[in-house]
Amino acid sequence: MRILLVEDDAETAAYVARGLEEAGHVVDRAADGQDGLFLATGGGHDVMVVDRMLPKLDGLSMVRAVRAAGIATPAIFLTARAGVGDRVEGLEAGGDDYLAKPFAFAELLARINALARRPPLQQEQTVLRVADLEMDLIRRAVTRAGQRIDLQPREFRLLEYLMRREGQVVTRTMLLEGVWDFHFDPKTSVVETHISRLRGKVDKGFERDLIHTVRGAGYVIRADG
Amino acid sequence: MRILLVEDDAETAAYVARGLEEAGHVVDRAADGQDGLFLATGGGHDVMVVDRMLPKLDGLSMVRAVRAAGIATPAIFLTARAGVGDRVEGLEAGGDDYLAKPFAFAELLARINALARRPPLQQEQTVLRVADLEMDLIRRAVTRAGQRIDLQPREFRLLEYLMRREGQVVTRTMLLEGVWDFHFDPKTSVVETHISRLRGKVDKGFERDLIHTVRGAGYVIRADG
DNA sequence: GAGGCACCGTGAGGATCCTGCTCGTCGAGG
DNA sequence: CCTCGACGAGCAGGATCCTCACGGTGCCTC
Repeated sequence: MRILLVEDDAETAAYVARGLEEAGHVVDRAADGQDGLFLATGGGHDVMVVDRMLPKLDGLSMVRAVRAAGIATPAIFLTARAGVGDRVEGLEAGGDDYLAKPFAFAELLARINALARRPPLQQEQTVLRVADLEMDLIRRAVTRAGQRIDLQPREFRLLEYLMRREGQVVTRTMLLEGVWDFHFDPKTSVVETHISRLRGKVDKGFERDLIHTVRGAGYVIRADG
Repeated sequence: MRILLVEDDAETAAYVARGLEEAGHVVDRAADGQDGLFLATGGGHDVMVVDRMLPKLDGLSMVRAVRAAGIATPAIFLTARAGVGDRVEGLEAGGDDYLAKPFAFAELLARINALARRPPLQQEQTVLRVADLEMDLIRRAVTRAGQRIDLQPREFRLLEYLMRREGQVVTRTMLLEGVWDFHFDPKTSVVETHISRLRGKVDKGFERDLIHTVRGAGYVIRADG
């Protein structure tokens, strides 16, 4: 695993880097926020571990900038303080986890593994693929088995949402938030309706269905039966 | 995870409750501060989500009272206003986090998880395993010997409950509480019925049974014979 | 600005699936 | 051998989901 470590204190940095390397990871290091940002935007890291107090550009701003650049690499903050306010700030800036110094190295490792293990939101990808179904995000085109499928905007967003989470059950609530931007229950069958329409275009007439409903939970898109 | 939701607006409450349930949590609801306080002091919740504006007893006072009663359950406030002053007040009253309406449901979930972060051991466990039986909690998928097994919601919860207590005898009463939310004896064989169905899917056709009956006591899931 | 069209949300009706209950049978333990 | 608990098949009520037709809205064209 490739890890970006941004930490100004040389001693801490050496300690953490060594531990991570012993655990079999590749570690890139930066001593301030600016370098960190530069390396992070280069991409290719599975996780970044970022000190909050950094010269030139503090950790919070750095992660914000990285996110703004469209990089989704999970981030863990290291910090001296870990009050509620700090945590919230960190989460809002796009951080994924939080660790107060001093910390047990084992805990850092555990969190890194936890973050890296989670569903790789096929980010930065211009083509999503599930079985013989393809979605080209740039051309806004969808094909199944090479055959073109015309989708309405909402249908497109819905399918995209599903495909980005292949194999994962997606709840109605997640869909309402992610596809409709509803933050309340519309109490109608919007979701069902659109799933139905989507099925009509994506699954109907093909050998095996890709969109499956999980009763009481939501929907999944999945290649196998 | 067991969550206490205290919210007077029926619509919001329904929406949040549903979302949480979809995410696999058990939700207790209260419509005003008084009921909320009552339920909270009963204990047993991992997190409480509390509206600030509530009939009878506002959210702030409620959490203060809960804390005074010696209950440490983490609290998240929901609020229309979220100025700095309000935040400080909330934190001082013993709240742990703050969320301004309207909020993204995903955020609420993230914060709940962050707050409830239990002792690091069972944290982030997304795959349960007993012998060659695997349950992926995120994908809501179960496999045995690599072969997919489809489970109904209730069956899923039942199996999850058993697997989380591998090797431990689970009584009928525990199951009724933990899986069915029954706090009384239905005097029927619901449990037996579902165990039977579960066996049909999980054990039938495989070399060795995993689910064992302990006569007069309950059931265990266990790898060895 | 009128007319037409595409897209989307609504709601009803019906199909499907889940689940808890009953009941006859089985088998272990006393 | 008797009793009690456990098992599993079958059933019906109810929850959930699917589909369809309709109408509203906003955009484009003329």
